[in-house]
Amino acid sequence: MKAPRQIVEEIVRKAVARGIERGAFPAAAATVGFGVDLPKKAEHGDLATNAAFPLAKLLGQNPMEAAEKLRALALDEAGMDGHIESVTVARPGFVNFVFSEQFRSDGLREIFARGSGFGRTDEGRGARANVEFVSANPTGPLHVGHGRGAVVGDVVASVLSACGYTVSREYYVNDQGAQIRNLGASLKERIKEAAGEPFEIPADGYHGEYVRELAAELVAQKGGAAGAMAVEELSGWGSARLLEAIGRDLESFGIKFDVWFRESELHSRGAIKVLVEGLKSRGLAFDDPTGAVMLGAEAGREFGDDKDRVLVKSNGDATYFASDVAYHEDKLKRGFSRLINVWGADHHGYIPRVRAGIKTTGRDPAVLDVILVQMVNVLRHGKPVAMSKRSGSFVTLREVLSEVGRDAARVVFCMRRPDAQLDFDLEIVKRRTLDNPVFYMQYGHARICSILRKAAAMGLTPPAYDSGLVPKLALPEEREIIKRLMFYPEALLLCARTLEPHHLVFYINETIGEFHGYYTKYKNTARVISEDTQLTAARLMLCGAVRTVLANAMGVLGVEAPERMDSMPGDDAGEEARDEAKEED
RNA sequence: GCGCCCAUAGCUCAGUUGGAUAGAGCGUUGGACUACGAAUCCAAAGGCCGCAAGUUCGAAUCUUGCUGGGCGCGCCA
Repeated sequence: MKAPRQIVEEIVRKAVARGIERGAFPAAAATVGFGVDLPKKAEHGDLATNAAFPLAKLLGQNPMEAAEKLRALALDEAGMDGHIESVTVARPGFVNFVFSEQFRSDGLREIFARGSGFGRTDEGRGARANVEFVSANPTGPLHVGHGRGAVVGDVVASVLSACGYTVSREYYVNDQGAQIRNLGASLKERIKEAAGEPFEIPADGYHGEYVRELAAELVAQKGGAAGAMAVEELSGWGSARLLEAIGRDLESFGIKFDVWFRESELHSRGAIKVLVEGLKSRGLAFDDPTGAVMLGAEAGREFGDDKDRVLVKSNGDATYFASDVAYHEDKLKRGFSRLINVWGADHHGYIPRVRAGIKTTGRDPAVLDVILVQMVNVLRHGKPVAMSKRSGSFVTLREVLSEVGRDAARVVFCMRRPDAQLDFDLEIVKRRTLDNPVFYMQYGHARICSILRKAAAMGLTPPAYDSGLVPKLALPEEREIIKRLMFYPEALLLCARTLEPHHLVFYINETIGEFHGYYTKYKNTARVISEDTQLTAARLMLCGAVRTVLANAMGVLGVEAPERMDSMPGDDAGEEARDEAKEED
């Protein structure tokens, strides 16, 4: 079945074409742009088009006249389609469409027929998309900011997958370079400390407590031999340990990468050398008097970057920029036609450079989309939680996960536009309000499951599609809910097109909200399970459909859709005391 | 100084390609459980969509300027 909006779009387009044929509209009407929108008010129908406004302009008539012509033509087309019940005109010139029972029937049939596959589309036509996210340096544990990027990347990947892309989740590991050396040097000092020797963490080193713990672990393992290890060796050992920890954190967050791509691989393969030499031979890069190799400013000019950029430092090390260009080239060589990177918003100035870099390798920079994720403010009772009381102290992802749980954290991290700052109040997220939509949606799903359980216990047949039952779903709320379910695929497509997962969270909340309202309104007058077996079967069918869509959508978010919720969070008295204690620092 | 992002209800935020009387949650006030889950629902109050021009049948949405916030402009990542 076609998407609801598509149904109306096609009817309008055909109506316009027919109108041209019959001389009602000028030929230019064929190319007129129009919208199909969800009206805000129920009396304006299910979907509306503004097509009469541009048509009126072409005709030199007022919009109401053009709308009337369009209505008559659209009515004929709608009659052939069968999914539209009525077409009306409303001032100042909107043409409003109301869906038919057949629309609802076909929709429900599709939900039951496709089950967990309902909502998937083939917009991507199997195109290969690479979603690179997190990619934090293995020099420390993940913090909340990484957590947000992790969820946004993971959900975008799931959304694209549901929209027909072949998706690969990738983590780029900067396992080489100055930062890794700094880690090794810091570790070296902590080992001295553990041995009771004088020590000094380098100024640009890592001061966090975790380095001390790593040192202790190494000393416990190797004893005195730890002190003899070279910085390079310590760098390798430490970053490997930290990368394992990062992997564990992500896994407990429900995130699994297909590829862990190591920067060192690019070096050992000689890819960076080849890249730099190639750029030099084509005159795009040049040797600087100081011994560095620069990418000429011309390369970046069309992207808004007008400075020479360093590829190889005068000490001979390649910059991250050089390896990033080689890395993106590598991704494209592996056959991806879309590259999606999730970055912290503070890296936005880097985008023109990377686009320029892609261009210099002879590829189309338009294949790259960057999702900029803004920072997360961690709060408790509205007050900021200290993020850097002393150097190296921050709220780790692991801490947040253990406090609020995986599902809540996932929803909070992707419930806002990625480029908007996010306040993450640990207390609010433990509450059960719409500020914490995970409980709202999970409760809704569990509630529906509870109804279905009760029906099953009474020996009723489980929800199933039956076209003969559709007319029984005659309440306005029931029709509205079915219509809304039919918009689920479009909600996914919107997320895919904008690379913004938050639309899905809103879709879920609005859908379950509508069900909650329906449930409560009729709980004493028109319950799902009643004496009327036909009506009961029809309403169970509706519940089953809502449940399927909710479960599918929550699956894309990576959030559990529980069949029951037995425990009541937030009621535990010990919690208050612990919060008070934490506030002291 | 140059560039990017942001500004919508008391608070946190939605608002699709420009559409009809700008929405939701929280908070406030007042209501709804003898029945399938009240972790829910209903209602009220609450708005110069930062300011000012422009574009047009129509602007929260597009253009320009201004104000106020965040970020970037390293041989850092």
